[in-house]
Order: sequence, then C-alpha cells, then structure tokens
Amino acid sequence: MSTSGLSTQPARGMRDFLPEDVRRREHVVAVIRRVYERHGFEPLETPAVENIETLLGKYGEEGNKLIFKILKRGEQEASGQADLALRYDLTVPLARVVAAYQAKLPKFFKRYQIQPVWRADRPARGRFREFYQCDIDALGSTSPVVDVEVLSAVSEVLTELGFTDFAVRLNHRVLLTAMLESAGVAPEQHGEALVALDKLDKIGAEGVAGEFGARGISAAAFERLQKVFDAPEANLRSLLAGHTAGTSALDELAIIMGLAESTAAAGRIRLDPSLARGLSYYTGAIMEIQVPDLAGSLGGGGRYDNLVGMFLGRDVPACGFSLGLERILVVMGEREMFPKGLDAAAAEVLVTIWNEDARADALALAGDLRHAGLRVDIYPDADKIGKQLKYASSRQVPVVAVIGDEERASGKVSLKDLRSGAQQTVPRAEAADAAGRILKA
RNA sequence: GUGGGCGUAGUUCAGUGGCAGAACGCCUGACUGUGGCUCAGGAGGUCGCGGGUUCGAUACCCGUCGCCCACCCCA
Repeated sequence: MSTSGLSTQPARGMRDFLPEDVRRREHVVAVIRRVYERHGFEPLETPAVENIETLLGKYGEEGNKLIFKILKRGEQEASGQADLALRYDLTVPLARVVAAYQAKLPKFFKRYQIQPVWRADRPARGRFREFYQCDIDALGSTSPVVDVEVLSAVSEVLTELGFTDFAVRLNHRVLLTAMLESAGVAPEQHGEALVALDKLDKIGAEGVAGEFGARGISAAAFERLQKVFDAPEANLRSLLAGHTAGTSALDELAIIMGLAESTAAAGRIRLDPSLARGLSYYTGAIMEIQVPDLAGSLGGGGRYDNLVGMFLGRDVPACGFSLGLERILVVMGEREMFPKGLDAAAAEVLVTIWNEDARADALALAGDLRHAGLRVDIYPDADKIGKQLKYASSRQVPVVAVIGDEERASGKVSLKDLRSGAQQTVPRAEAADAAGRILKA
C-alpha cells in the first residue's frame, strides 16, 4: 500500500527480482549456460515480440488462447485488432530464425536460448505469466543421437545443480497414435482419449476408465490400454502387433534409451506411454522431467520435424528441450539447495567518510582498493563513524576503512575487521594488500 | 475455468459493533574516533476498494479487485 493509493504490486503473474533473487537466478542460469555450451550449443536471442501470425496455430487450441496479444497502435487501436504478440515459447521463434537464415547457419545447428516468454495463464505455484525458458535445440538431423544429446545436456544440468531424484518420462507421438488405433479408439476421439490418459498417475485406472466412459470411448479400448500402462515393456509390442509405424516408433525409443545409458541421462529415463504433452508441433519422441515434490514438470521437450517447414516450405528435422527456470528455482528454494556463497555481502570493504573535507580522500582510497580487485562500497555521507560502522555491519561488509584526522596526518589508513573486531593502521600504499589479507584470514 | 482460504504499520500477524495493537525492522539519543548487546524515546495506518445494515463498521452483509492453496493445464 502506498500513500498515493497507487498499487505497488507488479502486474498479475509478473514479479520483481530483488538482489537475493537475482543472485539465485543467475547462479542457476550460469550452470545451465555452462553445461549447454559444453555440449556444443551456441547462443541465440530473438525479440520479445513476434508478428502474431508467426505464433498462431503452432501451440494447439489451448496455447492459442494463452498468447499475449498486442493491440494495433495509434488510430488503429480502436479496431481492437492485434498484429503482434509476446513470444509464447522459444521454439517457434527458433523455427522462424532457422527458416530465415538457413544459408548462414550450419548444416547441423545447435542453439541454446535463455530468455523470458509470456503466457496469459492463471498464475499458480511455479507458474507465472512471465517466465524464463532455458532451451536447447538441435536442427538438421533425424538421428536419435540428437535426442540423446538433448537428454544428456538437461540431465547434466540438473545433476550439476544438485538434483538426485529427477526422472525423464519418455514417449512418442506416433506411438501414442498407434496405441489408440490398436486399442480401437476412433481417430476423432484421440484428442479426448489423450487428455484422459495423461491423468492416469493422478486419478488412477478407474478414473481414466470413467473419463473414457464420459467421453463415449469404449471400455474395451481402455482395457487393452490399461495392460500397457501397467507394464509397458511387456505389453506394448503385443498391442502394436502389425502396426508398422507404431512398432518403429517403439524401436526408436528403445534406441534412444539404449544410447542414453552412455550419457548423463543414464538410469533416468522411463518409458511412459501416458505422457502426452500439450504443444501440437511435436512429431516424434516427447519427454518431460519430473521431480517428486512438484506437480508440474521441470522441463519438457521433444522432436518436431515439420515446424520449420511451416515457415520454410521444406521440412528441417529438429529436437529440443526446455528447462523451466522458475520451476527449478522453486524446488531448489524449498530444498535449500543453493550454495552458501550466494548471499555474500555486496562489498568486501566499506570506506567511511570522516568529514566533508575527507570525501576526495575516501573516493581515492576506494578507487585504489577497487583497482586491486576488491569489491568496495563507500558510505555516502559524513555521518558519525558509529553509524557508518553500524551500516557496514548490517550489510555484512567484513572490512571497514577509516581515514580520520590522525590517519590523514600520517598518510595511513585504519582497517577494521568487523568479524573479529581487530583493527590495524597501515601506510596508505599498503591498504589494498592489508585489506586482502584480512579478507583471506 | 472449478472449489477453498486470506487482505489491518515497511514485514509477519493479533484484535474488537464504540480512541488502531504487538513483535521485528526503521529513525534519534545514552555512546561528539568505532558496529553487534542493552536501555530510553520517536516516526509510520483512509484496517484492499465500492456499496449496504447501523446512532456508529476495521469488524456484520453484498459486490469488486488482489494474493495464497488444491484441481485443470503447462515450463
């Protein structure tokens, strides 16, 4: 509440990040970027705003509704029409970029992109209207090596951040369709059936059977599918017997899982026929990372071999994965997984100001200490020295430098270690070295 | 979109149909060359917003906006 009556809250679903928040975010982003680069992915950035036609029709019906649209401006504003939109994910802009710069880009283009996206969703735990996605995508190859590389990179990120209990759920769009066909679900009911199947781990088999019934899908179909969910490895092949596309999709997943054993994703992947994923552009393998204490996922991805084709007119195979920064932060925060150094003080040394005449001296000393590589703050006013020390203490700055009348007369600086209370007076030229020694002690 | 909970000081929250409270934080002083501890004092509120009931509403009723939790969906 402000005195003016104006709300000080950020817009719904948006957040301010205070220094402590930013440090945490940057810590996680640094790990992600390092691992992505280690896997040979190159950085890319695209505009926050896209032409609206670029985004429409890429995310499915639900996705379309959640796009933040931007009204036409000026005289056109009254028309209520939108011609621009905030980007909804990083994958569709990537597809546009690949189509636009195909001549410049390498045959196999691997890029990472860490930028905010916007969705007009209802905010909830770990869900915001502005959030960062940390994407990797590899374009130009249909090889399962690509799918495995992507899984390896994100698994390595999570491992490096300290996650020990994440699991990768793996499925395949073609396999899903094949399963429904083999089970006897009519093609026009596939969408409904997938929504119900996706809830299996939440509402159980009876629940899904009920949903099937409510949507007019035969009970016999669900019975055939249920065996598969109970024991996918044992029963999938027999369900798919004679279904060529389904069988080869299953073979593809088996290859991915086999190859992944040689990477950081080893032991993490679980074939999960109930995984559906909402975005409509996926065509092949789909995957999602889960952790026990979060209802949603830490990230998701998959193969989308014809999204680029929507821009280019010629398909370019692609596979990618998106880690959700805020999901990772929510879980790391609750589990207290952040390293201790992150809440370090903003400065290592606070230079005090004795009186108005000493301001230039203080600034010069701060400059010297900074040139020596120290993080140095300077108190802005010639307040009582006790107040300046109190400020340093409250900000957890470990060392305070004082040039009082006595120090100035003798060309010296007093350095006080606030942790121990010890104080020493050294020649001005040795101040940086002495401060460094105190900090290391 | 569905169900539930909550909006009171900078923060976390008490509270009552009749003068607006605590803790922490903040400011000042005790302590005019030294922080933490202690003590004394002080500032800070249209009780989310709008309407209704009432002699009187921060409290009761209705609406609205915002936040939180669960579901749905997603990263």
